[in-house]
Amino acid sequence: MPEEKKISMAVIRRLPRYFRYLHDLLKLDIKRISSRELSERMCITASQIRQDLNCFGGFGQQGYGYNVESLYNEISRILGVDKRFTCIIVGAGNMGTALANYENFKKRGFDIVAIFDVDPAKIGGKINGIDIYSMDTLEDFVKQHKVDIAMLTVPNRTITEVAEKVTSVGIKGIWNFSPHELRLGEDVVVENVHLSDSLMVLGYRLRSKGY
Amino acid sequence: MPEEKKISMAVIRRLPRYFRYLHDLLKLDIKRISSRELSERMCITASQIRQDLNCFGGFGQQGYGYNVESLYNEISRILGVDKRFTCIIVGAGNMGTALANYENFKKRGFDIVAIFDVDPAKIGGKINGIDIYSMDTLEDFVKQHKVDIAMLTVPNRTITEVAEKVTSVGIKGIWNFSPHELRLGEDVVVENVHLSDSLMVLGYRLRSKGY
DNA sequence: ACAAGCATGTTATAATATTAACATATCGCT
DNA sequence: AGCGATATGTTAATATTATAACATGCTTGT
Repeated sequence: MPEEKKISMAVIRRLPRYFRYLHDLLKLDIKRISSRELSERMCITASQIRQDLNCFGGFGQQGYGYNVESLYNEISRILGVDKRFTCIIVGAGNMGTALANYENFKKRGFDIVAIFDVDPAKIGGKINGIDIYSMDTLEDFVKQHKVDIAMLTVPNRTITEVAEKVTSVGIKGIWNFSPHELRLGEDVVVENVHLSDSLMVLGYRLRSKGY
Repeated sequence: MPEEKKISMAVIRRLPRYFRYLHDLLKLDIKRISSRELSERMCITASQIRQDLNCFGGFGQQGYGYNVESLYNEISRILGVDKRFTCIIVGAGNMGTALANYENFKKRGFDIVAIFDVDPAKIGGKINGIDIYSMDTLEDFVKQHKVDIAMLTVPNRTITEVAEKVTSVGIKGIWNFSPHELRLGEDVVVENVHLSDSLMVLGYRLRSKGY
């Protein structure tokens, strides 16, 4: 279900941030909030908040502001936090283990149902209660369980092969932890987490400040 | 040493990508490359490549293109890959452990010299040969070793406190793995890795494609 | 019930970022 | 050596993103 208009990526990437702040406001039992108040908390302009929210519809009320709870619900709906995604982890190394141990993903609708690896020493084991299977069984597994997202935490040299494998069996969402960009079909959605890039940018910014 | 002009963040965030592709080209023993060839490999426009590189100086030669090795060296210098940063990890949980086990950071100039935690069960132990110390000793440690970067992988509820702690002892670079934005002094450089945001965006994009 | 103030939704403007265009210099070949 | 092809660096144009301005309508207190 494509949202109303064409929403720019810049706006989409801010949505989780709105979600988080509204979540916090709810917890603080704050009932209403104006774009200006929110802008001070979030360190972005009130204009931008109003623009962003208006991409999806008029959630506010003039002279009043936004009702925190209903705005939270709207953002949740837009982000699809109510919907559930079935996920697998490919690569039971350090990062795969860390992801498998994160409890928060489930809260946000992401269920990790299996882990795959090639290491015989790991296959048959569990991480945080989730079974580790052989890569050879991936195709069969995906045929039996509808899998929405593959979280790829495999060694860099195998990422291309693994990405092609998981997409060939019909998985449409990839969370890519390798530094490489993936060239896959138009129908596949890839979200990258380039840790080393991020760290290098941090290094650059530090150096450019003279530290 | 601030680089020549004011370089936009958009450009800076692409630098590690150039670095990676050039590294690969070097390995493939490719001697020269034109912006058009590189643009095809990287899936960005040739114009953008020329614009980006020109922020830092004319590294190419008309009618020839760029010499891969010297361009690689230039990007390395700009990114400061030759410089070394001393890093600590705060939070010896899953993510902290994963980071401590990553060998690639050292190759890029980031030396992880200590891990800090509050859990007595972890203090005194090691991860990948790196000692885990009590948080209480952090201040003394930083006084004795110049620490450039703190990698914060602590539980969400303690992130603000920990961030204030590490900046109060003079650390200027923060690699923040918590979902919260940090409000710190102007002199502190914060680079965020918002994993859950990234995953939520992936979910949104999947849903908006109808999956 | 009414008026003053407030805050939205929206339109207009400004600032960034990306792409295209092009003039100039180098390469490579004959 | 000279000429066509090539590919840069740079300037111009376009597209995108962010900020500011403002008119409308709701709220709230008397």
